[in-house]
Amino acid sequence: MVSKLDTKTRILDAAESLFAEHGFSDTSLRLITTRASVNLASVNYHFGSKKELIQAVIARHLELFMPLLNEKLTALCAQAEKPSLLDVFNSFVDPLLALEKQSKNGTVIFMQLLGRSYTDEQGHLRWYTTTHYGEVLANITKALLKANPTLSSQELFWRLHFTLGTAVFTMSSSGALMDIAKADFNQDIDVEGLIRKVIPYLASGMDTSTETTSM
Amino acid sequence: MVSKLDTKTRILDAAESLFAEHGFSDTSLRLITTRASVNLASVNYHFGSKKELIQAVIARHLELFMPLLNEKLTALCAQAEKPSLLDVFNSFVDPLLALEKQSKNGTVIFMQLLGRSYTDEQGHLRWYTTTHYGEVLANITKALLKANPTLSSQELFWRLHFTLGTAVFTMSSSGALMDIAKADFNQDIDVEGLIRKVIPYLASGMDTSTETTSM
DNA sequence: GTAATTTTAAAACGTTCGTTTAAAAAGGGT
DNA sequence: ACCCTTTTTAAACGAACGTTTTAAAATTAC
Repeated sequence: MVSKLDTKTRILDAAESLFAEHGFSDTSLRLITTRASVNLASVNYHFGSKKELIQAVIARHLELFMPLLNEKLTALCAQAEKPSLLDVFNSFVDPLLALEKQSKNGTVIFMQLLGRSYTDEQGHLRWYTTTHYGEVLANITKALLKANPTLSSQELFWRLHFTLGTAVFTMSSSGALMDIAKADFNQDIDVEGLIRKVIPYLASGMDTSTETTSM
Repeated sequence: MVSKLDTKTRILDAAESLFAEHGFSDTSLRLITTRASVNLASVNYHFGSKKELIQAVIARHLELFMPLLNEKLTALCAQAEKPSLLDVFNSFVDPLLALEKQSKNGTVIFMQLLGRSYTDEQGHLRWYTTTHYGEVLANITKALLKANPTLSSQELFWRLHFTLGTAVFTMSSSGALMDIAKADFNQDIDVEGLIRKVIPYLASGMDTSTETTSM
């Protein structure tokens, strides 16, 4: 059933890094199978099509990330005392870093895939995520509302997507950002450092005073 | 010198909307020239190559946007009283809406192109922007520093990119976001409304208290 | 009006893409 | 050893891509 080192896994490993680096369309199956040292046809054999391969790559990350995040969030929601917004966003750190363990640059790749999925096609990934991990998404809003009960569901909706945008863009271009930071003011920072740097920004944005936001 | 309705302009108009909708790689020259009702070969004749067409599309938006923004920023920097961060970010509204006048969904297209350019290739667009509009970029930081003199140049750097991420992602997926808002809680919002909604978030993020941000 | 230049047009170029086919190889069960 | 299933392999498929070529049409200059 399982060979020495799964062809399927080798394809997934090669595909995810190439997808993150060049995007879905600009990554050919020939490039993937060459890096994975497998036959070209094996992608269609094991996954059916390129589109299904893309889904599988994303799903593998979600399957690791979402349960870990859910664990943190439910713990936060269960505790008696009211968490801060920083507490809520800090819940994302460990699950994100777990992706780093699964594969080199896993965190960045995950966020890049998330961003590309959100932009490339119509609401395809959104549908997948909400149907498979609706409970986790609900716990995100639940934890945020516990931290800031004054938020209306509408404001929460918008700020959640603003948050997503910041996180996706920051992590997607993390390589470039870290290079520039190094060149411009000799600042060394790694992925975890970048995550911890963006979190206070996210918490502050989520806590925007509503008096100036009409509608 | 100039015909009834420039072939070049027709190509640019068709290309920019298709690029924003499907991305650079997923938009073929045949699709562009068909929509523009021009001959396939005219792209190579007028622009040389697809890559140069992409540059031309982006350049056309920057040429309209940047001078307008610069005007607002210099006015803000020239005035005696200290502006708020909201004032600074509000300076972007009119220049962005001017893009909307130039072409249908111009604002969204501009931001989508900005995001794609930032993600797709190596720092290619960043180099183009900094060399052609370095003065404007300098005025952005100048205005922000005037509004919040406590910001270190390093913190400003990071938060500026967080801001860019929020703006790019929000406007890039504005179509989807507006659809969801309509479906989930029957909220009608247009591009200008979305811009005005994100600005307080950006100002709040830029104003994050530094005490919790290490490094 | 004619010649020179610019622009448009149709067709074909060679390449690369995702996918399919058909046969060989490997693995497992009895 | 044998058969049956799973997996791998090499080769080819048709389609779509960016680009180039060549000639016709339109525009400009004199």
